[in-house]
This record gives sequence, structure tokens and C-alpha cells, in this order.
Amino acid sequence: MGKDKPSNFLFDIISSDLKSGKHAGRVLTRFPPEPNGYLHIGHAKAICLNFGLAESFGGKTNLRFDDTNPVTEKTEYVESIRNDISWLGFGWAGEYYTSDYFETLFSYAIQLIEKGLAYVDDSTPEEIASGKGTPTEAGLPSPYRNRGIAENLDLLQRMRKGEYKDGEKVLRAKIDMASPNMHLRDPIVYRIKHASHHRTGDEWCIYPMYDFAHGQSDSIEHITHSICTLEFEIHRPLYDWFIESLEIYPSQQYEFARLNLNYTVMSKRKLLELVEGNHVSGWDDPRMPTISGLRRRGYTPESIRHFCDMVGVARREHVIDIGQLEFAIREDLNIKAQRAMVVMDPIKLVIQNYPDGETESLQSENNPNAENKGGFRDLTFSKELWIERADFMETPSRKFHRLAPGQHVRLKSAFIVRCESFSKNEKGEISEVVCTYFPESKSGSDTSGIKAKGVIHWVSTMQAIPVEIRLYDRLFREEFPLKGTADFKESLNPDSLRIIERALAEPFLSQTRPGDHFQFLRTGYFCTDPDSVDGKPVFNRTVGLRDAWSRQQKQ
RNA sequence: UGUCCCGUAGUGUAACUGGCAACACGUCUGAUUUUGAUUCAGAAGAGUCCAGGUUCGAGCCCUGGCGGGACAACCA
Repeated sequence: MGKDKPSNFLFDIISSDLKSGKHAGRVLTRFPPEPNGYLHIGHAKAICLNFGLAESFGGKTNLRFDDTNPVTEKTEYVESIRNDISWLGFGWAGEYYTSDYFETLFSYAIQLIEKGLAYVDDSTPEEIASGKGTPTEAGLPSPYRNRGIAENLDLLQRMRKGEYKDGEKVLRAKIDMASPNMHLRDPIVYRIKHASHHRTGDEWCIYPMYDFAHGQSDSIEHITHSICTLEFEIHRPLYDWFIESLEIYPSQQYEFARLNLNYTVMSKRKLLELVEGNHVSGWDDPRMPTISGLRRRGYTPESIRHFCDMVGVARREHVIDIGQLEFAIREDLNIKAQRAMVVMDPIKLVIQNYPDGETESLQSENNPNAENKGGFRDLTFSKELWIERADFMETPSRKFHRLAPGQHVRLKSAFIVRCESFSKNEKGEISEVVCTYFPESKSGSDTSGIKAKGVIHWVSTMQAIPVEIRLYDRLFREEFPLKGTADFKESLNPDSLRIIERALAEPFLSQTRPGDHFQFLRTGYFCTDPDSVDGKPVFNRTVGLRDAWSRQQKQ
């Protein structure tokens, strides 16, 4: 399945580069996260592309932390990023940090000055901003634009030595203040930041800007294809300008459209806002589109990689329906997940013709869709069972295939029962259903000749264990949370988490470990949460089963 | 009144150097089913933003519109 990945424009570019011998038959890509937040599903797409493309051409991929802004970056993020990439199943050739290149980058700056292509500007940030002009009006040259080379060199060294305060001076490339591309209007190359860096500590007080770091870092590593998202497209002329001016290895940048999903947000800044505002429990909250959130939710690496293959790559902006992601995980878990029966909202079912105090052992397949049905496990059957409240109706609609007075139903992997009567509590809720069972209708050896229209799940009251279930729904109730409201947090779905404190489950679930995947029969896929403690497992709903019945009900 | 990018079924992605638009998800039927799941079979749904042009022939090439997006952080 999915053996042939559909072709895409990046694949085509690399193919033809290889054919033309452009990089001497070499393919080296890189994944360049800034360690200022956790990776999300959008990054997964970039990871799959960079690693996947390289892999399909026998090339390699570097991991490079783009750490040029010490005030937002942390080692905690470095670790989570490394962990997430490995978890997705990718291994990187070299692990680098842009900060490893600070000294080289500084020497590049000197070269630029010596070539008359950079100058130190004493203007204030406001002056620089206004001097840039607008997209439709040319900018004005800075009064410091024509400083001599020697003076520039001296000033840059003194910037490095820490003789100036933040913002007092910057180094700018001398390109073209009238360029229609704003990024070419003498972009800032180095700025002063007296801030401690997560790796270089206080060694530096000047830091290179993205544009002066990224392309050169690619070049230093001899990256052949530098793949990034569309918003950097307009930076490409600058990327090329630095490489040409410095006469260094000509890495090439290619852009693709970033992944967007409906009913969620996909920017690190916004995700950080959700974390810091306690709208979620953390970066790995199962409702987050982060890789760690998806992992905790129960998504598998395979499902995420397959999803990334399915959505493809192109240069046009798009929004993928979250249903596509759900399809990917259902498809994977269908063949992998152990089945179990868990009653979420229990009512008691009493079998009037079953002997008091007796039990019998029945067998049920662990996964009917896996090879050899995944083996079998034992279930304990008895006179009193828990069944789902929703599986009984006092006055059923015509198409209701479950329990109702006089109606037959099969208890999964057990017997057919017929509903004889029921009782209600003071509040008028169903409290108990009384049935008779047909001993000769035992699953696998049914000779009763009785046909049951439906099958329901159950668990024996004496053996059942209590478990906590966390039912997750989409984090936002708006398809496009950013549209229409001033604050995207107003679109948060108040019902994105519903906790069932005490569901009743098959006893073998007491043995589960965090990260285990299950399909709770007729309900959905679930994953054991790290919050589980001995005697009280906690399960996150990854995704519900497809449900033609409820869809039909809604219509 | 600027520059650049993009425009193919509801969604997303294909269509080798032009040869009567394909795949996936979704939707709808029907069959099977001890999960109203899965599986299987089938159907509907675009004539490729619009208008011209080149060509025997254009989603692919050209021109002009229209529509969407990006660009003025000492962020990446």
C-alpha cells in the first residue's frame, strides 16, 4: 500500500540535478529548526520531505539547530526536537548548530566589509525602519552607508568586544536601497544582544540574523538542496547574494507550501500562547498538533509519515481536513491495535436464567484484522454484566439494532440475549435491564438458529476494573480559528476534553503501560496515558471509529 | 498604479519533452461481517479561474484580465 509515492516538484528537481551532475551526484538536505518551541505536524511534513527526499536518492540529512537568537532558545527545546525526529523514525547524518559557525560567520562579515559590501550603521531601529521605504517606494540610504572600510572593520570589532549597548549599532549589507525586494534594502546582518546563549553562553554579544546565517550554514555543510517553506521565497535572492559575494559553496534554496490543518493553529508562537495561558496542559497535551501531543494522543510515527505522504507537496497554499489525519491513524491502528471491551456509561444487565455466582470463560480475538486474529484472550462471563447505556432503548426507532424490550442482541464473543424487562431509578433513568440468554448461541458454536440484529460490548460486573477515559475533541470549534476573531483563543472549543472518571473495563487492561494502543470495541482507538497509576489506568481517545450510525442519526 | 509566487472534483495531490484529466480522503449505493468498525463491489462529483492566441491538438506554451497569497521584525 502506498508503495509508489506520487511525484512532486522537489523530487523532479533533484532528479534532474542528479542527471545533470549539478552537485556531483550528491544529495544532502538539512532540517533546520530553531530551538524555540516544540515541533508540530507541520514540521513533520518538512522532516518527512527533507529526510525522505534524501533517502530516496541515497543521500543524507543533517539536523541543524538554527540558534541565532539567544533570547528565545532553550536546551529543553533542543532535546524535544531531537526526540521527536527520532521517534518519527529518522536518523540524521550530522548534528550541527548554527552557533558552531559563529566564528566563521564573523569572518564572513569581515570579508564583506573588506569587499565594500557591508557597513556599520549607527542609526536607531526607528531610523532604519523608516529608511527602508515601503514595498512601493524606494528606501533612503543611511548616512553611515559610505563609511570607510577601516572604520567599519574597527567598529565591528568593537561591537564584538561589547563596547556598545543593544541596538546602538548594527552591521548592514550594502546592496540596494531601491530594490523592489525589501530584503535587499541593506538588510541587517549582525545585531548587538547582550544575552546569554544556550550553547555559547556569554562568549558573544553580537549575533547574526537569519539571512546571514542560514544560507552560509547550508554552504558550510555543503547542503545541496535547502528546502524551506514559502515565506522564505522572497529571501532567496539574499540567500544567493551572500553565497555569491562570499564565493562559497552554492547551496540552493527551494520552497514548498507549509502544511495547514483546519480546526487548529500551527504556529509556534500561538501554540506557546496556549501553553503559557494554561489553555492546554502543556506542549504535549493530546489536543495539541505538536508531535509530542499527537504521540500522547496515540498517533503512531507510521501514521504521521503516511499522512505526510498522502498530503503531497506543492507550492500552492492549502488547508488539509483534519479528517485526513484521522484516516491515517485509523488505518494504521486497525491492523495494530489490541481490542478490548470498555463500558463508558454503564447500566446493569442481569441474565435471569444464568445461575447465581457462576462464571465461565470465553475467548475473544485480540484483533480480527491482524494475522491469526492477533491471538485470543479470555473473557469472564457471568450473570451480571455492565453494558452501555446507549445500547438500550425503551422505545426503539425502527433501525435501532440493539437492546429493547423483546429484542435480541449478541453480546460480543458470548451469547445472544433477549430483553425481558427493565427498571428505572427515581430520576427516571434506566438502571437495570433483565434478559434471558440462549446457552446454545455461544459465539463460535451457535446452534440456536436465532438471529440477532446487533452486537454490543459488555464486561462482567465482578471482574471489571475502573479506568479513567479522556475523550478529546477538536481544540477549536472554528474551522479557521484565526479568522473572524481578534483573539484566536475565543475560538477554543470548551468541550475539547471530557473526562470519564470511572469507565468499566476488561481486567487485563490493568497491565497496560503508557503508550499502549487499543481499540475499545465499537468506541474508538485509545492510548494509555503517562498519568496512569497502579490500579487506575488512564486512556486517551486517539480517534473514534467511523460511525455510520451516528452520522445517520444526525441527518 | 511596486515586485514575486500561486490558481486542476467538497479537500489535497497527479497528469514524461502539448495527445480527449488520474489517485487518495470525503460523500452516496449495495454485499459481507459476532465491532452500525474492517473488508469488498460500484456510483456521483472537475472539463482544469476567465478571455484571446499559437497548434491537427493545450490543464501544460504565449498575451491580457480576474482571484488568492507573500514582502516594510535589530524573529526564524
